Amino acid sequence: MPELPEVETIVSGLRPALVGRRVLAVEVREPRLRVRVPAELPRRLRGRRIVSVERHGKRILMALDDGMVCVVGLGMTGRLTLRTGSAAPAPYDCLTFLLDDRRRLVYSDVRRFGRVDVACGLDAVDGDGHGIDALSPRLTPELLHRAARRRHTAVKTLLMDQRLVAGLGNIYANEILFHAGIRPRRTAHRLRRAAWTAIVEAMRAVLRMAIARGGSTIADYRDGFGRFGSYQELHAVYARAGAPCRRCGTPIRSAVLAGRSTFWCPVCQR
DNA sequence: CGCACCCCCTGCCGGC
DNA sequence: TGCCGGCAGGGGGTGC
Repeated sequence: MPELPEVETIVSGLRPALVGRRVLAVEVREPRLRVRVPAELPRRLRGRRIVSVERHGKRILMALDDGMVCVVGLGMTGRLTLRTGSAAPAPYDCLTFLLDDRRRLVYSDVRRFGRVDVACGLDAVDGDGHGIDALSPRLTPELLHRAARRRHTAVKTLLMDQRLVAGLGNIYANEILFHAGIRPRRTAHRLRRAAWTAIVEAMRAVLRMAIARGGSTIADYRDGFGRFGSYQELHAVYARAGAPCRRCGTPIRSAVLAGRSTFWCPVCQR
């Protein structure tokens, strides 16, 4: 579910409420996520103060005052929300972080594809196989062009490879390629420099606009306070198969590529 | 190396 | 109305 814009919305919303707070306790009600919640996680976090809340790609990184980092990946249906008061746990609540201001940070996840982990510092998180964040200034057309030379794969598949670019999922890969005017199936290593420039420009524009709209709510997504996003109203191609292209009116086409639903305008994208 | 295909899991929607 | 197949924003594994 959540891609970079949704995770950014969650992180920027929660950051002011979390930084400086101490974790009094962690309750694990459901450890059976995609990767089982480590048994030692509660005692690793207990008593620690949260010193920063950052995002890398689709992952949420909460740094603690002893140098450890709590890493949260939301999978398809994960939510990280702040709750006030002493309401009973909801059906899909998996973990609850009790904070020193009596509020609770709750990780809930219907499908349990998410992941909550502890790592030894931000450096360890950075160097664990995830690539450059999609909104990093270090992500340049030159870098993508060079990386693509060795990759005999579709440009959309390349963009969704978290080892190269971190943060893009199926919605935004589709949307970015529409705005760049490039068909998803184009072979990555055959794209010219100008195409990569268009992709990087579209990436920044689409992600920034989506963040400004609080992300895309298709079904499950909510931000750190339970609010919807609205960027889905501006989707040009995602889930619009057969509908008229917003730019030229041609019906949007769809196909399955690398196992993911793929959408494009046959006229606007070449 | 790339990818088709399978899995993890639950909910929802459309078709019959 | 009710059941069933297909599909969903992610990610990881296998075998061809």
